[in-house]
Amino acid sequence: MTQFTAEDNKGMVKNENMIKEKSGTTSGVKQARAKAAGKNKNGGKAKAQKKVKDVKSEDPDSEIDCTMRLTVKEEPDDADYVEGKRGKKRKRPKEEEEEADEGPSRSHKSDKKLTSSYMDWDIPDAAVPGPSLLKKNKRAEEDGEATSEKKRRSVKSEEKMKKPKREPKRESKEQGENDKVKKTKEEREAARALKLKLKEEEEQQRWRWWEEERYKDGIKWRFLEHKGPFFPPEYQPLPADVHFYYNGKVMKLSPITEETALFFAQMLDHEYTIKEVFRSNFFKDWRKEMNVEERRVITDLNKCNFTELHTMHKNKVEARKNMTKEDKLVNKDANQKIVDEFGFCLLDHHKERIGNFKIEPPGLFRGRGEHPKMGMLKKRVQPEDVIINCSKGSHIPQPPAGHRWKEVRHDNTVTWLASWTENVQGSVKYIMLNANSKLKGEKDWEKYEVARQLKGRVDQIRTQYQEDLKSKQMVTRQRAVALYFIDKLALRAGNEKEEGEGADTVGCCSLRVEHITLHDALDGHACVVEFDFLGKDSIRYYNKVPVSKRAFKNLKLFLENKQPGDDLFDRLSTATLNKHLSSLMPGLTAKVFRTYNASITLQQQLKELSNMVDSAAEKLLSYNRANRAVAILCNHQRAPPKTFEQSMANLQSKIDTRKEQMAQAKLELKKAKKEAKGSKDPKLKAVLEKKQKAVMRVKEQLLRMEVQATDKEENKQIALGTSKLNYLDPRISVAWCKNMEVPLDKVYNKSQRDKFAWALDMTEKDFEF
DNA sequence: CAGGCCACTTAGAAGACGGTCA
DNA sequence: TGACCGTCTTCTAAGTGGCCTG
Repeated sequence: MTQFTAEDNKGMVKNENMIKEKSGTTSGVKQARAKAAGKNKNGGKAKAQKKVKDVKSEDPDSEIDCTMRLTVKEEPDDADYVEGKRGKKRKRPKEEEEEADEGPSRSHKSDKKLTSSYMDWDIPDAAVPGPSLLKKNKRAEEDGEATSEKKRRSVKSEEKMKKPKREPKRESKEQGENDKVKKTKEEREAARALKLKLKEEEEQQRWRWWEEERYKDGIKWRFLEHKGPFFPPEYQPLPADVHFYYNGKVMKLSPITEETALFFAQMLDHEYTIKEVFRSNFFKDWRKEMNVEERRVITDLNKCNFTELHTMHKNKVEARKNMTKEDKLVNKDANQKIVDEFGFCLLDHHKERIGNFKIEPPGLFRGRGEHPKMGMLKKRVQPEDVIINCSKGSHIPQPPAGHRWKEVRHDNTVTWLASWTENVQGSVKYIMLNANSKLKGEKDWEKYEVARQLKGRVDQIRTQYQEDLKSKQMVTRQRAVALYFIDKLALRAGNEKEEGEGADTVGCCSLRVEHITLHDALDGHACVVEFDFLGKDSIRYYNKVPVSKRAFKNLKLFLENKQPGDDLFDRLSTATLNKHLSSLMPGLTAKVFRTYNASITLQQQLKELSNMVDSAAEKLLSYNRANRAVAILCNHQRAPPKTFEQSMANLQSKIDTRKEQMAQAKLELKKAKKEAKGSKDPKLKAVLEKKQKAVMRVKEQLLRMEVQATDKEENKQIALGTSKLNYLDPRISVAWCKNMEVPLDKVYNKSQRDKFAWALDMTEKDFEF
């Protein structure tokens, strides 16, 4: 009952009224609304959202694969304690203890040795993963007689671990250099073969964690070792010829004041810096960094002249862009070294990539939307702020020279390797593993399994909340309507937010009276609810939805005697809603509906839109359209690319050229036909064939381009990535690719394939979500 | 049971990369 | 050969939801 069809969605996109705009374009409306409302508890805040230029770290991380050394040592006393939540120690339960100790003691140090230039991984026995892998590995070591394919692979990968691993990226880079010198056919062939081989090797090295037993009792790992986070470089004071001016006069600033000034100067091109909130937040925080003298002198931001700092920054950016190839290579290598050293950890016997191993550099805070804290100084994080989490028996990461960590703990009920508290919002930041890791993958898989469970129960749940719309209890009716919205419209739960802490955004449970308008009749529909609010990231949600009479009546009731700033669901919170949901099905929360509806929509749309007889391009268009239907449902928007109009025009002109070519080719074909007719000259026949082929080729090209143009146009303001990465069960896509005979890499790029390795491996043609 | 803390997922923008075409 | 442009990767903000505490 609640699914959007492709027609619905296309309609939504096409119908101007229904287009969900970026908040920035609607600030006027929202302001007017808030003003008219008079009593908005957030006081008529402007809601414009501007795009932000970031002062970001320049280090490009690339995908790497470095070698490592495994040295299996004597059994250490790794985990006598599991440090519980909030860092409080708790004695590990008996059974865990037993499990941890279950690993067989191994002593063949030498044959486990891998080499690494940057990391010497020592894996004590406690590092040995769960029982199932243990058994598998042990068997592989002992008898090597594994028979099944899976066992074979397991043994093979064990063998592979012993060899130093090559670095695919480097390899191909070198290859690339050679190619430039002289690229013969054989060389290219060799390169391709090498690539294939590497791919195969990589596949064999992959940790097939999905074939292993899971840990119980919230245990996330048995062994964790890493090098700690990577800290951004220290501040380099300005060169002598770059000056800051106050009130027209040169002023030499102390290092920290200067650094903070530079943060501001770097952003001068940005609209942010003319916003009053941003400026005043910045100035307030900047003054806190100043020494007494500076604070005495610098009292007005408007008298500050950052021009030279700004210019210096721009020059630097330009210079970086114009670096020579050699310099770029040197840079790249340096970055690669950092990734090699800090970018990986060892988790239960396996090398895993870390997602964000770099400490966030200092800068000015940029919230999204009308964030009250924009412009505040995000301070430099010191090692003394950082908590390290790793195994007791591991090499504890060394803090930078002259520093110490805030704390080193050994909590294997969490997945983070390091954390610190950020000063602007006071929230904790974590260093965690990459999406392709076991820890993330297992959770992801679990998420989709819960959503699939919902599939079996959703009819019953829907029936119930329809019933609940009639309940005598206000709480129940509110819960039912909220659930109806969450299910039908894929709204987020809408946790309560602290006022003034962030931009004024809402989700379902936190909707306010001002966010909906009821229409008894609109556009030929009865009982239409018009939604207009800012959701996560201050993205506007605008939609007009016909709802059931009963829901409509309830909404009217909820609005009675309320003012615009009041909560629509005043008796409801996400906690009570989720409590109710988990009583209906274990693991069920509001968010599961989003996952479920997204995935089921994809599956239905794919069924509906794709045909086996279509061309590859058409199949892909269908896939993208199905993906798009989901993105629209979930309101995943993006700013239209800056180059959109231009590239669209380019594509159109290409299409026009092809059309001309097509006409020409057809003409020539006609001529060739004429000439070949009645003649037995094989030459003429060959010409005819050639012309026929030419027409076919141009026709195909034209079709491909036209399809591409359609896809592009439809995708102008819609972001497909978020749903693909977070909401769509990858097994649906894998099965579709298999059924449609579409290569998987048309749908998932390399890192997506890595992330979804579990799904790629286990999905058969007949998979049903 | 509210409120805060904590851990983890979800999100769009910006920046880096790399293939293509004139 | 280098500009252009689309794609991929990185970055980090902003959500969700569980658990603990008082």
